[in-house]
Amino acid sequence: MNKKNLMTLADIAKLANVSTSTASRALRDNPVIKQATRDLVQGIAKEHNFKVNVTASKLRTQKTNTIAVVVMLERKSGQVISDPFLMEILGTIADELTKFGYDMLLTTTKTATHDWYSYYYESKRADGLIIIGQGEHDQRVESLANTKLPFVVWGTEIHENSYTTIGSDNRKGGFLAVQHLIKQGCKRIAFLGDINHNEVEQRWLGYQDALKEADLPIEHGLQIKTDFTSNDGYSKLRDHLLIEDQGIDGIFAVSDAIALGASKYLFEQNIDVPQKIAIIGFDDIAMSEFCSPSLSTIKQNTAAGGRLLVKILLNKINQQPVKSQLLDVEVVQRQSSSR
Amino acid sequence: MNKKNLMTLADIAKLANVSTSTASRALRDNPVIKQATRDLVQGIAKEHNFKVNVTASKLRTQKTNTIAVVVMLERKSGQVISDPFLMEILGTIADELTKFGYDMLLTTTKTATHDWYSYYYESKRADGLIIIGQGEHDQRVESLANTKLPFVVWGTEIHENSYTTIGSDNRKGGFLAVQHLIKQGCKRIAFLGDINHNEVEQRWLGYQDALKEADLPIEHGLQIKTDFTSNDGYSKLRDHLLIEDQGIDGIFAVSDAIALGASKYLFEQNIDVPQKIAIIGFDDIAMSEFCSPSLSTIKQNTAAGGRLLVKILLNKINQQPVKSQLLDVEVVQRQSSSR
DNA sequence: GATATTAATGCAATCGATTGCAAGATATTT
DNA sequence: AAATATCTTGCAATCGATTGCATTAATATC
Repeated sequence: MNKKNLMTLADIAKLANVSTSTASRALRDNPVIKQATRDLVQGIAKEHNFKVNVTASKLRTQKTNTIAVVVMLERKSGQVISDPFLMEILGTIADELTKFGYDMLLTTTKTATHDWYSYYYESKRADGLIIIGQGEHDQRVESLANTKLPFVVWGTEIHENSYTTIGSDNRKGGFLAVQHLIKQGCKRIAFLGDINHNEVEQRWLGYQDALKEADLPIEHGLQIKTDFTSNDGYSKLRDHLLIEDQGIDGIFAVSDAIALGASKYLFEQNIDVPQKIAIIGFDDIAMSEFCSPSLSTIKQNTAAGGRLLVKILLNKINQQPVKSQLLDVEVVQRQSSSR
Repeated sequence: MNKKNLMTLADIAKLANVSTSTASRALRDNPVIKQATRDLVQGIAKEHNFKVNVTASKLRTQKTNTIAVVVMLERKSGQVISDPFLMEILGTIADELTKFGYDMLLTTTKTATHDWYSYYYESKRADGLIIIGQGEHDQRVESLANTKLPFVVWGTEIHENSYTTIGSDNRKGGFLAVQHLIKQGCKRIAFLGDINHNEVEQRWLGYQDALKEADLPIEHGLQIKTDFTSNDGYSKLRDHLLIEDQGIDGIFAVSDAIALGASKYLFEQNIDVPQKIAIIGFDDIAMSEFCSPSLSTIKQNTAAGGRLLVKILLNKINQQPVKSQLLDVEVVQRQSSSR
């Protein structure tokens, strides 16, 4: 027993009258050790509630069995942070890592160091990295590509071969959303979102795909740069609907939060949703079902995303070949777009 | 250099022509080492981008500089997880820990082990534990009180001296909410929430405080057991408003999610909010401002909570005396309760 | 200039578990 | 029964940094 009263492997070995090597092997069920001995050692360990000191183990084995997850949210404070999708994907990742015997280290980019390679890998804090929300093009992520750090990114594939990305099929999502609005009879559909954001850019491409398919003109004036907040959804719609154009009959907002902000404005203006203007969002947050009118949206498969991120990363760590993947999305139709 | 090409302290020492002990001390700016030597060693370290192997360091110093955060969310799947408050408090905790040089280990209770003392403390994974959302009385938390593991809990103080708790002043929150409704002229106020949940119980007490203060009768029939979901807010209101009573003129829902569900039902029934029934929620989630009518609520100071959790825990780890604390809350008045 | 202080540095043990290799114990073969 | 093959176990080195104590170098004191 050491100072702190915690059992050590040597204590267990002594109690079992074996060497520490035997004890170590016995505890991990190494078949080279006689079954009886294994039982004995394991029994004593359990009896004394012995737990291996993972720090010592990490040092010796040179594996941390830990994955760091970086959540990128330094953007104009408090926006992304309230995104319920984030919590859900984090939860899934945490559970999935646990399942594989890994611990999860969490950081946001707000205060943390920016040299992830040094901090996590060189310092031996983690075996790999998951980056959530690559947002706009980011130098820190780019530069990781040249290091030995195994990592995967949630987001959109940018440069073909530079790193591995897992994300929703945003282009298809945009396509489905707009196709749906068109089916409901919409002809002039506004796009609310900031296409500097990689994922939004894909949704914007999907928007165009759908218009083209329906032989509708693409008017760039209908693409309104909007932050990921209800607030901005509200005010951008106010400014643009009044000044530029009264002929809009549909809105595709790149997040439910934006859509709800927009809805509020329409409600205040007594503009009928969905009859005069139909709306569809993106994400399917919990609230969408419970506002009035309830909000149609594009649903991402967050749980599958979390699981895939972990799987791909662990494969990578084990030197197996991996490639970027897109997750399917689907339309959830509710009142806001049902004419 | 070891196999993996990573510099080790010994390499740096050799390059600087000093012993590893001197190198070690020099790197940490130990004043016992001559300034010139310190500069030399630090320079060489920087030049070669050397990073101390934290695993080795942890083993030798017996400090992990890591805090584990357990998010309790095994409740009927997917409810608490979407609570935006969770993500916000996690973000704050992460940043705050970073600021103090600690890493943060995150787990949910879904798949993880339940013997936190063994897993985190005995195994030397973390120096302390933060538990978020104690929810209903929980045996796992109780039993930690008898261990040497330093920990703090976000929630409600239950047993005076058994462990340290940080949380919003839920009783005051309930009081303020109901007092506010009364000021708006409400006389029969329904309570939507499950008082088996510790924090909700406090809100329920606050509810009673306010009624008493106004000399209004406390009708236990108006306390409707409701889960933390919009869904349940919707259906419980439906079932109870119809069958039991038509005289309700106010609703205090213990979360905004519940309140939004309730609102939806009232909207569908063409019941005027706030004129016929005024509503107030709890949490101030982002959506509350953007539904129609916008939702009045009680706002928690999540950021302060996160900071306090970290501060108290670190104090505890450093053997300083600490005590449980309540955070102030405030009413945010919006349309749903403005007559 | 010899001795007493003080400042800098290095030696070697230590943290606790893991593992290659050797040795001892047991079983099998001839 | 001797020789060989097969099981089990233990020895001792190792992972990389930290630290108590001893030692050497530099400075001060008489």
